[in-house]
Formats: sequence, C-alpha cells, structure tokens
Amino acid sequence: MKKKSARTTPPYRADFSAREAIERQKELAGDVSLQPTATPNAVRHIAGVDASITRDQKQMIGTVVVFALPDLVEIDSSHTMQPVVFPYIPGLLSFRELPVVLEALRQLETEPDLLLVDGQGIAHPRRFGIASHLGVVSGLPTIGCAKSRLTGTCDEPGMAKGEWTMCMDGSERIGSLVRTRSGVKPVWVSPGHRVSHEQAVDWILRTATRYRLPDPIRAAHQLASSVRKQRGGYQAT
DNA sequence: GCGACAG
DNA sequence: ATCTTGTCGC
Repeated sequence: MKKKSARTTPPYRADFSAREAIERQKELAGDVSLQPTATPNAVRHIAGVDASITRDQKQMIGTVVVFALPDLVEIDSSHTMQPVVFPYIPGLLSFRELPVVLEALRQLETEPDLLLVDGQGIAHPRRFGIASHLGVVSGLPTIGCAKSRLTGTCDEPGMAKGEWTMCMDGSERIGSLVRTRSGVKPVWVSPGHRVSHEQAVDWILRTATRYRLPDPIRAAHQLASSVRKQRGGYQAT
C-alpha cells in the first residue's frame, strides 16, 4: 500500500478531478430551466449568498442573508465554515464554493423564494455557472450577478442606472450587462435556474438600491468579511 | 502554441 | 478570493 506524506497531500480532494467536474456540469446542465418564475408576485424573501476564504486559505466561509419584500429589510442570516475541498479553477467555481453555501442555507431559519448569487448563471462555457448549479441542487429560483466577465461578448450599456445590453455567445443570449448605478462599472447578470433573462435583470435592478451590487449580495459579502475578521483562520474549530 | 480566465 | 489607507472626484 502506498504511503502519502503530509507534504505532498493537496489541501483539497484529489479524488475529484477537473475533468470529472466538467463531466458533471455537462450532465446537470440539462436540468436547468429558463422558464420564467411562474408567480413572481409570490416572491417574498430574497437571499444573497456568498463564499469567501480565510486568511490562511484553509477554510471556506459561506454566508446567506435574507431580505423581505417589498421594503428590502434584512430579516435573517446564517454563516458557516468548512475546509477547502477544491481549488479555484475558472469555470469550476461551484465545486469550490457550493458545499459551504449549501450548509449555510440549511442553517437558515427562513426559506428564501429566490437566491442571488455572486457569480455567473448560464453565462458560462457549459451554461452551468455557480448560480445555475445552486439552483438545480436546491430547486430554488436563482440569478447570477458577477463583477466581471467569464465568457461571451456584449456592448457597453448606457451610463444611466437601469440601462443594459444583451450578453451573447455567438447567436445565443447568455445574459445581460446591467448598469446598477449611474457611471459605475456594470455587472454581468444571467439566469441561474427557473427565471427568465427579463426577470433576472428586473430583480437585480430592483434589489440594487444604493450600490453597484444588489443589497442581498452586498450584505452576504459584508457578513463574510466580519466572520473572517473574527475567525481569520488562525485556529481550527 | 497562445490568450482568456466568475471568485 | 485576499493583501490594504488614503485619496481623487462628483
């Protein structure tokens, strides 16, 4: 039997390769639905989800913050930490961040009706970004809102808040480039699961009240920052 | 072979 | 993603 030294053992699961992850995405991508949410007026609780890493880069921090409509008031949140199990590889982000995000979702008391995710939805090489992956796994409607581009091309939208352009991959629409604040760099928005392109843009614009990112995602970011500040990864618990 | 590349 | 304070501009 082979012996593994601690020094050569990677800090993530070596039994799941990038090649296998890609195959898994191809399988699950078939479960993604782009049908618009049947009853958008029934959406009462919108949650922002985020994942970050501790300073020592050994643990992932998953956070979820729930906002209630119509006033966008924060009503619930949860956070948890887990060991890093997969490296960051463009196109395979969900395999690194999803586990800890799912655990944080389980610890939530409120069941969200819609999830806003920090990353791409179908604006992905295999149409299966982290927002789509989370949607298929949770069964909930999801929208991807990324701060930068992964794939596809789109023209620059007008400078006023609310303006947007379609993001294309060849002749296929994969998302939208949306200006959430006047004069500020736009965000890449794409359906994750169970929402249409139109609804995705509407929800992002409606929840981005004062900053570039939608309030729920921004809140999830800040919660992660505060958690990192306290439990910066200098101890294992 | 070369460039691109969510967080 | 993370390392990081002040600073330029509306």
